[in-house]
Amino acid sequence: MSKKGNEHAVTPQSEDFSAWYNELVVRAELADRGPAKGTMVIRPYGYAIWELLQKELDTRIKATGHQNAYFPLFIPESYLTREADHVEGFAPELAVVTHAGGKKLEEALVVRPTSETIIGEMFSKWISSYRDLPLLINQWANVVRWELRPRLFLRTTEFLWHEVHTAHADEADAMRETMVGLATYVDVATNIAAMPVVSGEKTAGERFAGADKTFSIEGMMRDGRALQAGTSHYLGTSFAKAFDIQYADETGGRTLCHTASWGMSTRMIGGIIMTHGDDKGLVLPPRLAPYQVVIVPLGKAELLETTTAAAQQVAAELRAVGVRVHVDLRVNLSPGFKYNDWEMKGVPVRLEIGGRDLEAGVATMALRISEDGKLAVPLAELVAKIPVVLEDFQEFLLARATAFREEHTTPVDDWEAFVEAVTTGWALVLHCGRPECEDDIKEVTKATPRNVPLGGKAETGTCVRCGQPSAYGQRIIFGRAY
RNA sequence: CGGGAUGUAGCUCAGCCUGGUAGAGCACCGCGUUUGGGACGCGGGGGUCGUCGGUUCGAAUCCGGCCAUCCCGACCA
Repeated sequence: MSKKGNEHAVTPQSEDFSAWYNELVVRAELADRGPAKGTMVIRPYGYAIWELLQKELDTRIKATGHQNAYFPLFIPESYLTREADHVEGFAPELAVVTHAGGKKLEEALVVRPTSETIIGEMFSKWISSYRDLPLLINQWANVVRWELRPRLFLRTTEFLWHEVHTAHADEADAMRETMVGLATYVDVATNIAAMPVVSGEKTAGERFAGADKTFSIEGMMRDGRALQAGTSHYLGTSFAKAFDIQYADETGGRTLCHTASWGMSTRMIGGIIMTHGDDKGLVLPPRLAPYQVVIVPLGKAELLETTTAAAQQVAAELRAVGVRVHVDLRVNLSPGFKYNDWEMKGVPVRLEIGGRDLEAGVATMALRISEDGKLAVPLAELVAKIPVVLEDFQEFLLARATAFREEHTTPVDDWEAFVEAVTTGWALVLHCGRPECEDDIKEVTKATPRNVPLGGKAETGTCVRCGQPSAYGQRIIFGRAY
């Protein structure tokens, strides 16, 4: 019996999406705010999600030939300034160490906001011949960007990520690598996070600082806003020039490398929250759920001992087939409290085992989201059934999120419809590609170009805003973004 | 950096207007009763009231400075 307006519930999404998000992150015990502005403590439950995501990414990164390494947190300030666009883009958000060991440093050290520069410096030492290429490196690290407006997971001062940095003999190979990164993100977002994404190229105004081309995956959150969930960059030869990354080709000539980089961060967790969560709390895709199944034994005294033993038995059987299971043994809490608690934490499947269940030889199964209510499942069938239920739930979440995105994506050709479309989702439009027109649109509607979707249907015409000829030969996505 | 708000117990907040030396709910600890959708009783522990200064016999309360955090924008993964 839930008390209305009770302090247990989270603010409804429809009332205040931002409040819903902030409360959920804390209530589901994913993270806490750190004492310094913009810092985040990732709690065990949230970190477990990150570890699962990490494992999926790391496996794919290694499978495509990359090796893990680790580079320093501190970068000499002068490195950042070697690539003009790069320093211009990152200067405003750098944390700089000027004093250490009790005295002023000869040269200030920047806490890495990303590692192109220091890795570029090392690449120049490691690469001398075409035989050294391609060089494919990944690092798991923390980075610091002094953001003006932090939000847990979405934009914290310090965040965790992986960053792949590669050097290649020519543009074609570096571009191929850039696309490997993008494809990896599409795969992980879609098949692991159940987050449908649109992959495409960023417009010039939205490019990574120092990149020739930037590609992104964009997911739609349940408030209709876009989340850039991963980026992959073709960096051309600009970092190779800045850090002297050259190789001797087959004829002995000295040639600049073409480099690429791609990264995905703990922001993904924010994306998962906002893609699947509802007013009861978090909803986790099974592949990223620390606990895919939680079993709540019911009853008291001897009965509780019996149901607990049965729960442990079921748990052991499920673990044997690779299911992540947790048995809720807390004795001081009522069943109702536990149900709400696990729903807040987004556990996909809950099994209740009480006296009535055992008499009937079943467990009562409740999915985190279901129209069918609770189902009685014979104990003997659980081992066969649960993995299927989890797979179905994973697919259900992806299908549901995909349908949501499609319902909130509108091709529009006139300005009025555009303004309307970006208040609830994305607009697919023809655009002139001029940065000043992008700025104008942003000022009026807060919407920005998300990306130029790969594989978009060829289409010509005039810009939805200014009427000049469209620049991309196809429609591009505009939306409000995180 | 603009706009708004807030700092009092672990959390959410009341008390401040009208100065008299700190409260509630939840959480926590103990005991007992409970346990199929957010249990209850009794007892208990816990706060230099963000900070510095001023006014006053006396400041959580009045006045001023400072600091910090949160929310909305600009910047951004």
